[in-house]
Amino acid sequence: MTEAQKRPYHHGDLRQAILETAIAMLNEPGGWQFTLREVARRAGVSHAAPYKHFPDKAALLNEIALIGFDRLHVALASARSSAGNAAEALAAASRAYLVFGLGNPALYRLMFGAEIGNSAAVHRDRRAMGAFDVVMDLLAEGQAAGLIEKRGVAGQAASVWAQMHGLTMLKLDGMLRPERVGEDAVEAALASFFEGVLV
Amino acid sequence: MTEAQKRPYHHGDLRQAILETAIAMLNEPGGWQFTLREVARRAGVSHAAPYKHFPDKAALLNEIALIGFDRLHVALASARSSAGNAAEALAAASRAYLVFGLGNPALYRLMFGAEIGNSAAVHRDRRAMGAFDVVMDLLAEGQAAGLIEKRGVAGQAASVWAQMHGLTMLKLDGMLRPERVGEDAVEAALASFFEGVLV
DNA sequence: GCGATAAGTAGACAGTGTTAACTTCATGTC
DNA sequence: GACATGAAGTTAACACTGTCTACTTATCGC
Repeated sequence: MTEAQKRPYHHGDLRQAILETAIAMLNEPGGWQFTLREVARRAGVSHAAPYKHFPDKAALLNEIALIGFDRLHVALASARSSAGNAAEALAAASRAYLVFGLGNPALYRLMFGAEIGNSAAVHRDRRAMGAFDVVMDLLAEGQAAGLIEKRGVAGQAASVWAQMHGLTMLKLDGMLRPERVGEDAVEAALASFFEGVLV
Repeated sequence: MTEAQKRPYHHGDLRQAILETAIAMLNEPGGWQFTLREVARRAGVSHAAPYKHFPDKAALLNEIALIGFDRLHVALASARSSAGNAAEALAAASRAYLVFGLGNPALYRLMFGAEIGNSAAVHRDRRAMGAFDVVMDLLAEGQAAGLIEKRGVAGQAASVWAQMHGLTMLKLDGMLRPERVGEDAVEAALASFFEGVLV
């Protein structure tokens, strides 16, 4: 008598179970290329049941990506609120960004994977911009306080975000090879970058 | 009498035809998620013929990614050779990088897509590092000539690469939204970044 | 209890990657 | 020219996947 046989006909919260199962499966080889059938199997339902909650696999992946953006935003907002001045907060938020990305490789890749699901819709969603807004705010604050080089905030914010995103992706992809850029490439790059940003 | 019927039994250069067909198909919706069967169909051979030249789809994608890195390297080396001093060359190479990435979205994504093919092997390949080597050289030159801020070359190179890569990916993914970062976010970010790098 | 509807099941279908047996052909040797 | 060999390509089969539809189960409101 397996668990599946003991479950009542209705799961009770299948949508949530599918999300959690899929998020967990992201960390297995193949990442987001898990099959919907395996998600259903593990959630203890028939292979077509997920279609009751998500119109297709892309929709499931989109929702997971947005959950990822929510979490990234929370991580940055949290780092910000426990830091000192704007420059310190920016540094803390940057580290939080890297910690999040490097600590959740598969989720991070899904969030930024352009050919995954309907990424255009994801990237238009307000939830995808929360983390970036934190960066924008900190830069504006830091400039006003004379702690950060005075440059166009928009361009500077894009540059900061590009730096975080680029470092995360290059590190995750194994392209920052120790024999070329040393053992602590991310830290060294961050230090180098902020030498050009902080006053 | 179709072209397929007029072709001799042996294609003559099927491996190349498959590569070219697949690279062309990269630019269609779905990018690298094209089917091997469609590649074969367009190349005018049976669906299983590609297996004579590539053990599986991943191997084909890997080879295409490496071709992409070759091209990126050529673009940077070319920009470098027609620029002036090291600082100018770095700026030119950076623009060449962005032009390449933004001009070949699907190829660029394949090059850096960690869950595509056997990306670990691709990223260990010497061919994946040619462009980065150009950046390293230019930074060392620029620092020696007093044109670029003196910082650890390894960290600085990682930072430059992260900036280029991050900007390319964020732009390609539609995340540098004009209403947030202006119409010329890439240019503005690049200017901001280099203000912190050039003397 | 009944009707409506949401949630889940079972089966079908088309398409895909891959494999193996078979076929075609080119090349080298005698 | 005949023959053997091996590479290149074909055909058919298989397992798997995403998706759809008809059917079943169960819940809720009247």
